[in-house]
Amino acid sequence: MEVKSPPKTHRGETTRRAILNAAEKVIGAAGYADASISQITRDAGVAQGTFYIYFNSKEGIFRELVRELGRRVRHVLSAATAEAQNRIEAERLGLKAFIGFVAEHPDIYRIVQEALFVDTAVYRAYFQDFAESYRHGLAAAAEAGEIRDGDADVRAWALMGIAKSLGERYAAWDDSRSIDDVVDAAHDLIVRGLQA
Amino acid sequence: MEVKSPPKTHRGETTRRAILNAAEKVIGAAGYADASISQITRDAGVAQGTFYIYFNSKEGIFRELVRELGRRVRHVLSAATAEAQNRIEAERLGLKAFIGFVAEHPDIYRIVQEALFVDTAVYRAYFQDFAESYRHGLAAAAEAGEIRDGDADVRAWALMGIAKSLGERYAAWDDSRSIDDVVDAAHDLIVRGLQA
DNA sequence: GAAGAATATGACAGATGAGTCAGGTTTCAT
DNA sequence: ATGAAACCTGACTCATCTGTCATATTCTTC
Repeated sequence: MEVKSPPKTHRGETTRRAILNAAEKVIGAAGYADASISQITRDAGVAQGTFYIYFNSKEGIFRELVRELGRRVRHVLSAATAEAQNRIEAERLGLKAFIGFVAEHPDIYRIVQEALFVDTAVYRAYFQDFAESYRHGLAAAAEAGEIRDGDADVRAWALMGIAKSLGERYAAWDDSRSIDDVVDAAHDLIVRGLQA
Repeated sequence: MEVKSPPKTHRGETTRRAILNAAEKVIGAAGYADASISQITRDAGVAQGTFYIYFNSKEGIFRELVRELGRRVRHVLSAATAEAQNRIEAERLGLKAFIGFVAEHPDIYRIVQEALFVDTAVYRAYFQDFAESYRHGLAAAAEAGEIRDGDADVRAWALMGIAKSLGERYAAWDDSRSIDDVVDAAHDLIVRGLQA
């Protein structure tokens, strides 16, 4: 049974969700290694054995969690950049939305980072998905003359690196500086870096 | 005994080094969680008990390892940028040296990343050290008019983020692209981003 | 309301691996 | 050469925690 079949009833669906939410909370707080299935099931209000009705293993639920978090972050970013009039504006809105998201969910960034050690493939898929859509956006903007020509792939990874680093430093780690200030300073660098 | 006293004899020094080297190799390859003390001591050619003569715990040796790697990377970077005539050139040389280092020691970058989960304080200290000296360099360059004014702190973290991300993507993961190409593309972004 | 499917329980088997310790060997100063 | 300090050994203890399973409960359908 490589993958558990999904719950067949509403009750099952609810239980599965409760376990997944508890896992996010417990793993986010304690880290993957120190989080135990019994903590997760206790937090979810079910017995230990119930866990294995919905997930194959600790690794299995972790993978699921990372994929779900990816979906959530992508959703936030696409919502935030939807209204942008051009790439330069999209960069600002995206960066701000990303750092804001990390500030509100500092644990999520840790979970994704930890995926590098729990399941490298899932970790890579997470960032490759972002990179791919980022690359598309940059290539289209260069095509449209909004930014100057350049290597869209390297740019995408570089800009992702900026967002990750600033999110880690100014949101997850120490939020004493105003996010707007940080975004302004970084955006200045990015705009000049990309501008035609 | 918070910290083990250092070896008193040449023999002890040699054994301690052997264990530390083995730890780098084993933890780098298997990751912290899956690396066992017995693997490390086997690789070092000593008995399990010997490990605890020189280190207090698995966490203890890991901390030591991260600090040592930090020293090594700083050394490589300061050597690489020593000859730079200006900040812009230093950026290129530093970025190239960093990505080159990751390409040659892909495991090292993993070990440092994993420190976030094993000992957050050591992880932060590692990056704060870099950020601090980076910030100084940028502030001095702005002062000297080599680059335009801007927030040196945010810039330092942003540029570190670029280096980390590109090192991870183009050196640790997949080194099929020429490092020089990647550095060129990123440097273009950085130069324009910083230029007066 | 009865049968069968789905969901839930929690005690327990099994495996793992960090850290200890009592006793042996090597080094080195005198 | 000798004694004390330093170093080394590896079997063992002990705590931990994942994943299983026999049994019990709840839901759904007719």
